[in-house]
Amino acid sequence: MPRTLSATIPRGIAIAGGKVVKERPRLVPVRAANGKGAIAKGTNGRGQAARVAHDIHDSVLAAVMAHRLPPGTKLTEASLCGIFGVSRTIVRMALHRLAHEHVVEIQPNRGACVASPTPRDTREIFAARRAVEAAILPLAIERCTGAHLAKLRAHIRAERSAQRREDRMTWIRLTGEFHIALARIAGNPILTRFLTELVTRGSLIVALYDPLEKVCCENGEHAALVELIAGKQPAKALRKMDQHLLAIESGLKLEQRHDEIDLARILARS
Amino acid sequence: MPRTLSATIPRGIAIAGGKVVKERPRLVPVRAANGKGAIAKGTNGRGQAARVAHDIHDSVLAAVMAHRLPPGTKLTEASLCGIFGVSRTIVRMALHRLAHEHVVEIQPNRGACVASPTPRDTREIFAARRAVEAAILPLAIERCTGAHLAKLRAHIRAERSAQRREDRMTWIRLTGEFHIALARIAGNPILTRFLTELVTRGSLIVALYDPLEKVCCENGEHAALVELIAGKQPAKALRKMDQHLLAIESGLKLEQRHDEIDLARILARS
DNA sequence: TCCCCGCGAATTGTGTACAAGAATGGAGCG
DNA sequence: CGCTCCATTCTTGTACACAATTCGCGGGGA
Repeated sequence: MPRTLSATIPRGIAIAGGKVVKERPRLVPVRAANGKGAIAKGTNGRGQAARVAHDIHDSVLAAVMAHRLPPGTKLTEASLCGIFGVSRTIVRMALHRLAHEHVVEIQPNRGACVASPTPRDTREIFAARRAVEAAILPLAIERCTGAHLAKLRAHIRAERSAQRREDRMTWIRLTGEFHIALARIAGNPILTRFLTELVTRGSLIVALYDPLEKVCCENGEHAALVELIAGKQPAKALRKMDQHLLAIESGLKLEQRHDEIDLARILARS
Repeated sequence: MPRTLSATIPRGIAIAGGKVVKERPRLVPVRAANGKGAIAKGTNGRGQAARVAHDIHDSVLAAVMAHRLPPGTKLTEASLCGIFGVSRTIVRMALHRLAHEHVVEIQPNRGACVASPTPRDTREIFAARRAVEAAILPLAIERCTGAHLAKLRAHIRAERSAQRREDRMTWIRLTGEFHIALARIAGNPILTRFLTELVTRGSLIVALYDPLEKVCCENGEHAALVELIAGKQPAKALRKMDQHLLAIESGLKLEQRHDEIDLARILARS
């Protein structure tokens, strides 16, 4: 029940001690944290940090989409500094960017948490998503080539494989990325960006309100959608997509949050 | 032909000397810039700056929407610091936020400029906008009350008034805000945010590619739309809206940019 | 005359110091 | 035993120092 940031975020980076922070008394100067004494090896020492900011952003995003970082998790600046070996300046940039995308919430003087969408947010997010997906689908059908179809089918095979392997994190990530792949085919980067935000927030919603995480993508709905796209049937595809999204939304238990359920159980038992 | 930031941004704030910067040798410490020696008068000295960051963001946004800041204008950190009396930290936050909304472009080591949408961007922005407006309109019709209608009609009167007064800046701002007002009525903050970004960028496009700035909103199209909304006719309203947006887009001269035209004339004359 | 190089100035990038606000824990009181 | 208040500590907010990069310009060479 990770309510605070643990070692789940970085992919290849291990936290120094093993546990987490708490060892270092204050905040170790960045220069002493990595191997060499200087910031980097080359003459540059710039752009480097900016790239790390990008890394932090992407790592947190990936962790959120794979449900490795549950909603409400506190993201302390200092811990991210330690993990990624940069100063708070860079961490704050990444955090602010995530806040702008509504993936984390920053409360003044209180720091950043992974966002916890409310039921109201949920309705709004799904309404917006139906609108954006509806705009994307005809464009995607129009522009979809054989190569695109092959990729989509491969994607669905990967989804099924992850599902069979019971690799939950991969599967959840792939189901989200399927929709983003469609947006890419449609070829409008703006709509793609909008949808990416909505899908990411949708992942947070599933983490909060769908304890069983069955979602509904498992029923081969993605596969059916791809066949309608292959057959160039926009009207049917649109209906299918709307139905698919409504199915996901109606499968949620908005009346009680996942984390509150767990808390209630623990308290009832003791 | 303001290619660099002048005193056009802040509404009530005057630049110290009269001209612009260039006088102060380096960058005056913020603490010494205002009346007292401290940052503010009260015990707080916090949240204050955060609010200023919000101000900077809004001021630049308003200036862009009213065509007081044309595309390509350089926004130097130091000049904004001087105007708003905060440190670069705060200015950078505002600038990054504007960059995230694609209102300014930040090039590494080169600073921030007001964005200059390309013809390709233009097509994408209008395509996305048609999609978002199409999603908003039925919702707006459904939720529109008498009070909403009154406000919309008052808005249109304000538009006409500005047009008659030839108050170009106000008129341009109002035509954009009409669409945002519709989005607010629809009641989905996410779609409102998406549309706000698209309308703002649309304003940049008009500044670049519509030298005469006739746009097409002047033909009473907004008024016709409001009457269709009042009559609860979603299908007709949707058709009208699509036609309205296509008219704006097709009225643009994408083949030649406003600023380049001027440059060409100057060169031809000399 | 034109191009290229290099130097100085201006501007942005990043780390860090210090200050202000929130969280935590414990003492004192009811 | 619980509640409140205060002090300590942790965390975030903001300004600023210094580094690095880019820009502008003048001088030298072809």
